[in-house]
Amino acid sequence: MTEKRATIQDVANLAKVSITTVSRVLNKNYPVKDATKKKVEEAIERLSYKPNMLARGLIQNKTQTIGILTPSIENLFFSEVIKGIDAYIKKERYTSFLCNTEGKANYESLMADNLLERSVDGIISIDPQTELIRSGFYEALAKKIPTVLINGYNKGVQCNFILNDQEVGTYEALKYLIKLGHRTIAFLRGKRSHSYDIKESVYRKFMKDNGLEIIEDRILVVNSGNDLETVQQSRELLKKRLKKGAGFTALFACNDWMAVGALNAVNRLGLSVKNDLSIIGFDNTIISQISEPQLTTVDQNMNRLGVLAAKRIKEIIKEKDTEIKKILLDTRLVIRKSTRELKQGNK
Amino acid sequence: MTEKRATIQDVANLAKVSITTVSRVLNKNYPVKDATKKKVEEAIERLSYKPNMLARGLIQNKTQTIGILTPSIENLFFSEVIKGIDAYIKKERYTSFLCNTEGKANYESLMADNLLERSVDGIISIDPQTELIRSGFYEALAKKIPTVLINGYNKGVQCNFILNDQEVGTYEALKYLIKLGHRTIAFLRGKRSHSYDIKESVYRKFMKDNGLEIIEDRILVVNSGNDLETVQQSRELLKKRLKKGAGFTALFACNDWMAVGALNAVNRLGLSVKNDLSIIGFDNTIISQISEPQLTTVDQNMNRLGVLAAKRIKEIIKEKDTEIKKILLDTRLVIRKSTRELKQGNK
DNA sequence: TTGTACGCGTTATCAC
DNA sequence: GTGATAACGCGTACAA
Repeated sequence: MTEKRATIQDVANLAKVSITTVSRVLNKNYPVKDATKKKVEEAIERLSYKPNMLARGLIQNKTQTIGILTPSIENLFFSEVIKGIDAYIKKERYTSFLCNTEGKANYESLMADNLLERSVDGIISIDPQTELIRSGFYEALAKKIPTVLINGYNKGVQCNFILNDQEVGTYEALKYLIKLGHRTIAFLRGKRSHSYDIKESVYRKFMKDNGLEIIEDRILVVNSGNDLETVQQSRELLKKRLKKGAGFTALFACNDWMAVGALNAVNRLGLSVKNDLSIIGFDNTIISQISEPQLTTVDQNMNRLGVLAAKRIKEIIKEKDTEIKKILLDTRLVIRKSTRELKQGNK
Repeated sequence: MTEKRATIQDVANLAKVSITTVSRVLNKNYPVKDATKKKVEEAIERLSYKPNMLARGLIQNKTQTIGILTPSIENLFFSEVIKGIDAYIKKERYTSFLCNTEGKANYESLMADNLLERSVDGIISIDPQTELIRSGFYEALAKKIPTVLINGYNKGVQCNFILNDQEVGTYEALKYLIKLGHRTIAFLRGKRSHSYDIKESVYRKFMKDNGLEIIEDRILVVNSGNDLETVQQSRELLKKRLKKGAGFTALFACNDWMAVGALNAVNRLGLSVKNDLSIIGFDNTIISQISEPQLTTVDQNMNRLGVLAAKRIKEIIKEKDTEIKKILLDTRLVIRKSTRELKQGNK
């Protein structure tokens, strides 16, 4: 049922000119007499002609398309990054292939191949899987196509990165807890992610540097990372701990989901942030602002992360051979209501 | 720096066969002798050859690509729909162009054109703008390319739709509030969306049918629709109302964001769901499960909405000329903790 | 079973 | 200013 699409030839015929002329009118790259130009434009209008980007891409070897690999689409952290990418490339008249890797390495590499087949001009990978980086997959990919990685394992890796300074972010958050008088600080993380590992190592170092005892029992681990299950698991875990007397007065959670889960545990047990447990999250996603009380958290400026990645890939595409850069972004502690000064008498 | 990509010709040369043979090995659509097949596969491997989908798409006039138009990417409602679409088309070896229209009609039509230029095989539009449907834009689009619309204005519109039965969903929710003994029910909506209009008309009819007075002052309106601002506005609006004595014991909110905002107002004023205000949301997004107390809400099965849309567009692509269908999906009332039986004595 | 040659819809190159 | 024609990389009718 779908009508056949007009081609440049149809336009040329109708306007009684050559396809070359039509092409020139379209691309405005060579002078065309005003009269003929008008004829062509009328023909384009009448046929509602749209250029075929496949044909154009084939000969120009560029498609005005960026591929994005993301571990999740429902995670508010990632969608904010994607929005940042989107905003920038839209301005530059690019369109994006968004691929949800579900955080699985095999999907991630498969989809990168798929993007290559589709001749995207560049690939941005958000939180790429550590094993793919370690195995050299991304270094190889970057040889074939402009590639920018956002966060993820990057020690000694020869790739373009846009990174959050999670070390500093974690450090500042912990320092704030100390400043509030807390000495017994628990740490809540998910099982598997480079970012959790970073944060845990900062936590350990921080405790040691401040002469605080590291008690393994206060390093809490939940299964998943960024979804409802995380919230539930965190809630149940904290409920169990709080019931039997937590043994700590503050909690650093590796992301807002975990922090919200902990907060829910406090609420459900009839306890309070004020008297019982200060909680600090990470990411400053929207859920940190809709929880009650609102979460103190570490802002990662995800939107800017996306914008910079897009900007960087544009540079690489344009200048072809540029050196490898790692761009580090500051984080910012956002103080809200889930952290309170430790009262004397609390242990 | 990026190395040149191998073509089918390179493979043919290396394997000392014609490109036709290579093509046959790739597509497995004609018999090839095992020996030559092996030679070809080795060559493919050695050159790490990847077919160029642009060239393939050009000649076959299909790209294994679906375009998705969505009003937002950070909205958990839409991302769940997209996940559903994604899951289905992934199985069918399609890839998707995801376009964020930001809920603006001009972006929406521009991006639809963009997708056409890129020769996608079909377009799925989530919550399309009413004005574009009314103006005939989508009916025209559907003539050019397989198109499926998810939700949105559809009265007498000749397009393929996958729809939630929001009328029934709203009706069931209101009925439940009545069953709990509530007689004074307020209605909270956003300014502009077809779905709010539907719900409001059901609300009015329901009140009338049940002999309850419709008091215009109990129809509350916030500006935006699906973000943090919505939560904040809803919270402030409800705080104002609750302070001066609401005049209603239950609230139907058009989506979970608004409901959470209302819930926060109740919490901040030191009131409770139990004694002061029952709240019912809509959508059953993840935030309805992380709020405290958890929200009673109407589940729309967004994932299934996406899957069905993808399934339908696959059908249309395959069978070319099929009749127009509107598929209506049931909703389901999810009873949680934000709705309570009205106590005697409350007005 | 395999190969030759044409066509898909563009842009680039060269000639006029 | 304008037009003919090659080229992009692939699939396929036709020939062998």
